[in-house]
Amino acid sequence: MLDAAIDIITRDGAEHVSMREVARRASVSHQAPYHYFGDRAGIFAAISEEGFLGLSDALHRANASSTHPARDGLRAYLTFAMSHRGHFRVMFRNDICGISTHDSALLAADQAFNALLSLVNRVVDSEPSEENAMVWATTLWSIAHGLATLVIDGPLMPRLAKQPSIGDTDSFLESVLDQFETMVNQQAKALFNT
Amino acid sequence: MLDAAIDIITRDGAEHVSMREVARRASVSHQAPYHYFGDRAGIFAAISEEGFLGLSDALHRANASSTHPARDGLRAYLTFAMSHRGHFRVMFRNDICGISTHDSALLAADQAFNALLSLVNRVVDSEPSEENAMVWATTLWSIAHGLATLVIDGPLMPRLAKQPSIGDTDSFLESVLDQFETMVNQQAKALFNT
DNA sequence: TCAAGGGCTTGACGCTGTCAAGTTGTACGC
DNA sequence: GCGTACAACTTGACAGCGTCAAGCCCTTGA
Repeated sequence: MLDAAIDIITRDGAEHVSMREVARRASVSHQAPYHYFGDRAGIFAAISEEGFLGLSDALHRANASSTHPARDGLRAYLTFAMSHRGHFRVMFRNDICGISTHDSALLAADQAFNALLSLVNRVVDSEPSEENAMVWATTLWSIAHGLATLVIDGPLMPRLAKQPSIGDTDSFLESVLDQFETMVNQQAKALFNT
Repeated sequence: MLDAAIDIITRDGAEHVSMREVARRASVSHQAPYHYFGDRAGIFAAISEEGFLGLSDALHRANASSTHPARDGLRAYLTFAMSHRGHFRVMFRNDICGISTHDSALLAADQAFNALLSLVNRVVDSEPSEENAMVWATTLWSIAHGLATLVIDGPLMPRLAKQPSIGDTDSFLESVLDQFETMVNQQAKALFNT
């Protein structure tokens, strides 16, 4: 059932998910999904949980293995969003998944946020104050999230396609990541020197 | 009718907009909205158009009046999103508003993007190549858009509220803007020196 | 005077989420 | 071996939804 729902979201968007269509694809009655998910929001919460666990994993991997934590973290976020578009489209939509009422999804989101905080520690290469860590987390998160949402659902890709001077989308995105990495590292260094 | 729809979106989210509820609030029959908007996506397209015109205005104002184009542009974007939450929630949702099939909305989006490009020119203080301009536009756009979406619908605000060390949300967001401004200007200067 | 069309209306269709009330099958204490 | 309990569904109904179809007024222009 989850796979069916994710498939629909990936192809058509979250609005097109219906309990009955999910049931139909799983070859069960129209009420079977209620047994597992409670209601429509429950499906989205379950997908959201899966998504945050995946994102958390991706960030941890980038953080653990990399000598370029900022860049690889950003890239991991973007790659996750592009390859798990269905999950990503739901994870940050509090309005439809009502994540705040689903404890396990909330826990998964916490886990992902903690992964982000570890990344912050690597990037600034010190132990910032709690407030500074939060500013940095918001900084990195905004950058990654903004780019990802613009790429996935926003008007960025069509606009790139219309621009003849932009040949390859992937290498364009790499240039953007390049710029972000330089900016972030410069700022982190400046912080260290004060 | 538009006001009614925007009101619903602001309060409950775009999924809760129904043709019939919009009609009810406007005290007309359930088919009246079809006359003006064609279908449900038409309502969202109209809201989207309004939104992009407003955003375009806000960016132009920030660009024209400011000695800190990067910061004021970012702030204008964030402020617009927060004070026009209903519009903002729809504008970047190609899935529900089908903007690509509504010419006037598309035009408004172009206008907003052009405002962003002017801002880029101010920030880098030169005439970059078309590809560089696009990289910079994507950079600024991602930052602003990421922060705005995280603040409006994402899990950022609840997370800030839980953190006792963060007293005032507004001043926290100002710190984040501060950091972004420094990063962007540093990077722009570095570009100029090479 | 009359046709054209904008601005609606009522009516119907199939689809939706959800409540309510069964129906199976299986596991477990007695 | 039997009864209870509970999970895993099922069928049936309901109101509300988006949308197609058709009709009704009122203004405008010829």
